[in-house]
Amino acid sequence: MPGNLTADLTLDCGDCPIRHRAVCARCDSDELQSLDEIKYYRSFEAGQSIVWSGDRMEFVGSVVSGIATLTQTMEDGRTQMVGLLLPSDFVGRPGREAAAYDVVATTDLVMCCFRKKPFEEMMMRTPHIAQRLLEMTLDELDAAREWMLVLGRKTAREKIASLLSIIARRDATLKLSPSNGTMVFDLPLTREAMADYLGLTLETVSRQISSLKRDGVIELAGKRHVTIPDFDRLLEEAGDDNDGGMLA
Amino acid sequence: MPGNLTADLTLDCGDCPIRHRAVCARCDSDELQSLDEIKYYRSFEAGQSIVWSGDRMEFVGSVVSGIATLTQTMEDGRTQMVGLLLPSDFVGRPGREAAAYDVVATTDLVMCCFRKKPFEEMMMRTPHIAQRLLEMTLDELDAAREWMLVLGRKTAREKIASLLSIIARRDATLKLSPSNGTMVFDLPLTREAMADYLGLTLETVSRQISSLKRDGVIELAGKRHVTIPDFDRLLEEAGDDNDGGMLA
DNA sequence: AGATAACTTTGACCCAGATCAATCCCGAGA
DNA sequence: TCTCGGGATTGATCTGGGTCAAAGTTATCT
Repeated sequence: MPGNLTADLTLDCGDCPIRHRAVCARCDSDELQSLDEIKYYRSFEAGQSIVWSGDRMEFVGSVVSGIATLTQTMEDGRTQMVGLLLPSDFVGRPGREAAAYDVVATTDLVMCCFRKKPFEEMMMRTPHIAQRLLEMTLDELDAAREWMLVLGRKTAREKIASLLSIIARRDATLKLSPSNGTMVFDLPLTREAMADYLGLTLETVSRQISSLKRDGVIELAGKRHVTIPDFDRLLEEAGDDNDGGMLA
Repeated sequence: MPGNLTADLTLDCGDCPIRHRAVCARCDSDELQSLDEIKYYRSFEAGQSIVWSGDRMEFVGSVVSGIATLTQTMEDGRTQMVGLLLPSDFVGRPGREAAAYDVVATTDLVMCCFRKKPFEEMMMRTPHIAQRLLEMTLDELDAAREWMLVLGRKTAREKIASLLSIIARRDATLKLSPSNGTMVFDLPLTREAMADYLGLTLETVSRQISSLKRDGVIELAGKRHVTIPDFDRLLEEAGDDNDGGMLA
């Protein structure tokens, strides 16, 4: 099992191309084995819904590639994104019957799924997996609460900067970022999706991105390819001033 | 152990005046015993800080009486409340060293505390306690995400109605509500605290409360004593239209 | 009872972000 | 290459909620 910076949070899972952050590294090979037996892959196309809020959810699993979002919708159509799922993120609630949110693939997506029942049984038999899931859920709770501050108190410009810093930070964890300090990545979200995450309209998102670009905080090539010349500057714009360490 | 509607989520704990929702009812008396050995009570005055964000937190526990809040603050003083802790709510993170938020008693408060280390050890020995904590944390995560919708997409009036419905619902679970359908309770928060929870200013909170009162959605006796003549009406105003089932 | 201070309400005005409405851009397909 | 269509941008205008300011209300303390 090759070590890396998240080694203690992850588990190589058979021939799975990603390391599941869901499950802890102390798992021995028997547990690995039983994980392998209940797992399968599913692919989704960009825009495809994975589950609807209220649906029975028969699996849990990790995102292998692509991006998915968790959203809530009011009767009149107002929507709020409540989570962004990037590769290695865990999806689903052991112990819950129904999905609480709409889960949608925003890009082409591959998931590594575990059938829920057997996964739950394994969790019962393997106390430190429940403990690891508790830890992960606490992380998600922190991320959600951090996001409450963004939604409740930050300006549109700060909101955009916060979102960019999260994506940049997260992206940098996956692909190593160029060493001169600049960060480069592709925005995985449309302006509309960003607006739904930030509690804004897509027009405001567009205007603020233009403004950040004008001010040299970010550079844009095409609509999606972003360069951050100075990450600390971005954090300042986000009102975080050092950490900004949210993220699901 | 007297049964009540939350029996399967709670545990009578020695001479403790509340039932801890933290720990599951399947605990046998040995576990009860070990809980008793590591527990102690602490009182806090209204306005007193319980822990500051970043401080070492040496206990976990339940609120016995009174109200506490979790808040985050930006350098420039903007604050966002991210959690409201009512009697029987659990406080603290097994497995976490430092507090992530400021925890403040907004009324006089009594907590039943367990020293963190021994509690964590008991959690290790008792798998279904970790599972129960996971379940609770998932509930909190749902509540936080529900609140993201409130913060990101609801109008000021809807925000106030949402908060009132949460408090009313929660209060009704504790003291049984009068059977004619009206609900009566005392607001446990100042206008400013409500504003911090809702991402508003205290002036806007005051105006919207006056407006809801003018429209007969709520009745006020003094500044704090609230009567809800028609709870469904309140839920409509909150934009929830049936459920509104958030809450920490 | 009177006084002080903390909380609340209400008013007047302003502005960040929403809304409505054109374009504009760029990638996919013929 | 042209054309089509779904983002994305930009402009003009409007408005919900913020800001600043002045009373009004309790509650507590002496």
